Amino acid sequence: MATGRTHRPATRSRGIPEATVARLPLYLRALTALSERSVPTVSSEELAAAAGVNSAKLRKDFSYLGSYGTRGVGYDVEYLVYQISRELGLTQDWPVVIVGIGNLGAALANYGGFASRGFRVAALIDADPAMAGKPVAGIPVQHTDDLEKIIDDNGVSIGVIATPAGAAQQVCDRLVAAGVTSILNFAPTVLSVPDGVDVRKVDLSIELQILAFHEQRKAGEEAQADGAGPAAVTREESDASADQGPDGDVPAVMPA
Amino acid sequence: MATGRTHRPATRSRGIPEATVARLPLYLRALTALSERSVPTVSSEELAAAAGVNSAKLRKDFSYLGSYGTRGVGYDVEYLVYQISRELGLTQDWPVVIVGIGNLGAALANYGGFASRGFRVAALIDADPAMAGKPVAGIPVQHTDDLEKIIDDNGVSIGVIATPAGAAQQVCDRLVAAGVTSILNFAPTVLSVPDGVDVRKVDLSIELQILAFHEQRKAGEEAQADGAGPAAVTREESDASADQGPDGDVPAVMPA
DNA sequence: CCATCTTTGTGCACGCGTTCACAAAGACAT
DNA sequence: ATGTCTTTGTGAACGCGTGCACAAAGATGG
Repeated sequence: MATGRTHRPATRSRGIPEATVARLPLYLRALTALSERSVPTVSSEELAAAAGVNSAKLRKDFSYLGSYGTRGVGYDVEYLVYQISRELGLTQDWPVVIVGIGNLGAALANYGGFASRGFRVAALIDADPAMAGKPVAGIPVQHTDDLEKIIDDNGVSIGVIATPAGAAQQVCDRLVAAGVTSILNFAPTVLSVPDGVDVRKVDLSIELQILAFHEQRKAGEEAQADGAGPAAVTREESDASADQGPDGDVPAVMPA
Repeated sequence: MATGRTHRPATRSRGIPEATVARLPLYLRALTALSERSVPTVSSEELAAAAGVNSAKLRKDFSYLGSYGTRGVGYDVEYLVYQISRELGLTQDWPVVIVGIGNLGAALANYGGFASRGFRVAALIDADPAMAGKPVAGIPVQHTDDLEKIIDDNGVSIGVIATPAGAAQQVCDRLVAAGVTSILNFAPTVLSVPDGVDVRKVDLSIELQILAFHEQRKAGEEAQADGAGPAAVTREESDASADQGPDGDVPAVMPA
């Protein structure tokens, strides 16, 4: 019953690498902040620092969008904000439905970052009849029975699943059947979807486990390399996997 | 995949590639489900399907941990659960603090997936004096003033930041100064940390923007291939497909 | 107009991650 | 024991992503 030989390049976004796409929102956020401070232009070096990436990487990322910079000067902030927004499709309205209004679903509904980026919570859906009609974040919760109609009436193409793991696949199937082609999944389950549907998942448990792994490793190295000369603790960008080569010395862990 | 993960040197942590570490929790979840159904052994093909990955990749991942399989038979489920748990450091207790008890922080505090994986919410911290003492998920919220003492008293090394963006860096600095070396950041900000500190970020806004990009692209291609297209350019996007993965857990996580 | 200085855009090399394909290893039947 | 069958473990090829290093482009000043 294996899935057929689904041949696909895995990653190929018609010119723009997936890794670049994933960073565009980061640049956009930094640029928006600059825009609010009325900064007219910014160099790749400055913007890269604000976004926490390498400047060469940033320039290469922008090169996929076109040549929007001016040599010797930098990038026009407003123009870049517009170009990235357009590229990401944020210049249009994206109605979104959230399915599963528990603690998490409610938190998502209350999230303010939606509207600011063109995302609009079109509806909240829950399987609990007792929730029906009850307003969450000013939006009345609707029952799962009406899922298909809600999707259709609002022209929703992006769905957020915040249900328990057991219900996720079923909800996913209904969303897809109703026309949703992009899903953000918060349930700790691997979703099975047909080709043409994008799924991104966010899983707290997994994130913590990854941190635990590194934490354990750090603890082990520290105990082993007790006495080695710690290197100077330099201020770096975010996410420092912070480890040296195998035979390299172990970096200092932290101040006591 | 949706984990906000800033690519880094990605140096192999003593043999195990970062990409493999990120998948171990996925395997563990699938294996736990099998274990609960009292399945004794599983082949790489079956397990890979359950985890939504390629079987060759799974075998290579396991090969980094050692040779735990039996040719012609497969892997012993219980043994593998133990080995992966140990490798991830889940056999020990990880006290965690959550800073910022708003909608999201509360949702995280209520998340049931903590204890089941060795993570224990040691304390909830918020800057609002009005929150102090108020119980959330059965745990009384404490004030930010006591952050350092809380970290120290509980031996906390993993911190979760669920504050507004503006407060995140400050909270982060205090956590790190107090001894925290792993941070899960839900605030939409680039955190600056010293070497030796791991930061993983989860950002709903970014995830949605990435989905919007693909959604827009799909819509565009569809419109173009609608009619006079010489070659019916079909999209080749989407993710792996697999099925099942009941965990009974409720999702958690989101941006702020 | 020319020289100099700044910053972009990118060719190139390198390393990680993925996947294929197959030999080796073990189970199982005869 | 021997042969067959299943499944692991991995060598090798390939592609993507990253970052260096530099030439080209444009601004700026004399």
